[in-house]
Amino acid sequence: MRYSATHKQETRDKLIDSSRAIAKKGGFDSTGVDALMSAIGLTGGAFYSHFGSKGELFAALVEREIDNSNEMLAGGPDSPPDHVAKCLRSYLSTFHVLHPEAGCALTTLGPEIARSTPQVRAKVEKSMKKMQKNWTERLDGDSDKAWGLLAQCIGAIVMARVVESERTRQEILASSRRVVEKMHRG
Amino acid sequence: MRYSATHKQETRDKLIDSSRAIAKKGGFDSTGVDALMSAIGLTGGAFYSHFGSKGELFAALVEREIDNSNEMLAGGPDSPPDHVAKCLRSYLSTFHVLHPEAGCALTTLGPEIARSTPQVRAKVEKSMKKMQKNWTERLDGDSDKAWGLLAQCIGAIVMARVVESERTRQEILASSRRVVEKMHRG
DNA sequence: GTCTATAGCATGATAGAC
DNA sequence: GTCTATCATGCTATAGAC
Repeated sequence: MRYSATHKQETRDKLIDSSRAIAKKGGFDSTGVDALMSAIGLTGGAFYSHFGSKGELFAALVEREIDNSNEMLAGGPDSPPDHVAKCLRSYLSTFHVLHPEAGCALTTLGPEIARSTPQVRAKVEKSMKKMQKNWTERLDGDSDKAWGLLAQCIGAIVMARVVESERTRQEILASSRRVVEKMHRG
Repeated sequence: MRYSATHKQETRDKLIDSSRAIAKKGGFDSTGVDALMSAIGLTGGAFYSHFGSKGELFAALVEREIDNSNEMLAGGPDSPPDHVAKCLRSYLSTFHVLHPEAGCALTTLGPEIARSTPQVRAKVEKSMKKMQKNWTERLDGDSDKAWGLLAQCIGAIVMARVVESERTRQEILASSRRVVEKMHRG
């Protein structure tokens, strides 16, 4: 064959990673297969050598997205004691608000995931519960606080992105940072 | 003319209200003009007697959506002292999670609003600031708490909708209710 | 104001050449 | 595995009859 043994897997990986960013920035439904493929230098026809349908890509994309989030937010056993605090700060950053393509999928694809298949939602749920349990341990067993901090962060980013002025954006972020700090300590 | 003087305004109103629910349930971009019109018993061609483009409907729809939210959440001067507490409870309800078409637009159209025009975002911002100021007054001037409660609520609904099991949905809602109660009092 | 018909384009998906 | 070509359908928007 004209292609190396690992070529297919590499192309698939590139497609998923590229599509993750594109979907988070412009929406998944709103983006065509041609656009997703041309973003990695291929044409639309080649898509179906990798996925049976556009929906299958969405499932793969969300799965990688949550794996990535878990890695970033849950952290390993060697994480510093202020791991949660560091996560909260970087999550509630201006950079995160201005770069949805590099950020948390729940703030951009949340509604599309909610409309997706039970299989997709089941994987998201599993990942979120893992996240929440990990944080609960780091928060002296306070499971409400773990869910609460996650909700606080997600809501703040959604709000900060729907407003127009930079001033209000910063106001929302600053308030939310103070609120999570208070929640985190109290 | 064959139509009454108020007919156009009535049709426009019906279209906006019908489209609000449809967009919140299935997404605005994902829904065609034909579907929006046939939902009120008309054909697609008639759409352009009311709006110059699909985007103009989105702007009108979001504007009514935020007017509605302000009316529900801000309340008037004759609202009871536990107005905020009542709002939080009804917002963080199972009904809200299961009926996006009747709920808060930020939890469903947030990402689409974020990608929309500056004009749309400016109106959303104005409405949110009004909301937040109103709640700040009801919360003894604590503006952080007002922003924080809003973020907490929005994030909790988004999270509750992306999970599959009813158990986890209830767990998220219950935790969030306890968190906002603690925030509200503390 | 609403209808049907249609332009013009984009979409998701398939077929066959290489 | 990727290409081009294509099918069938969907879309936004317009034109003209009523």
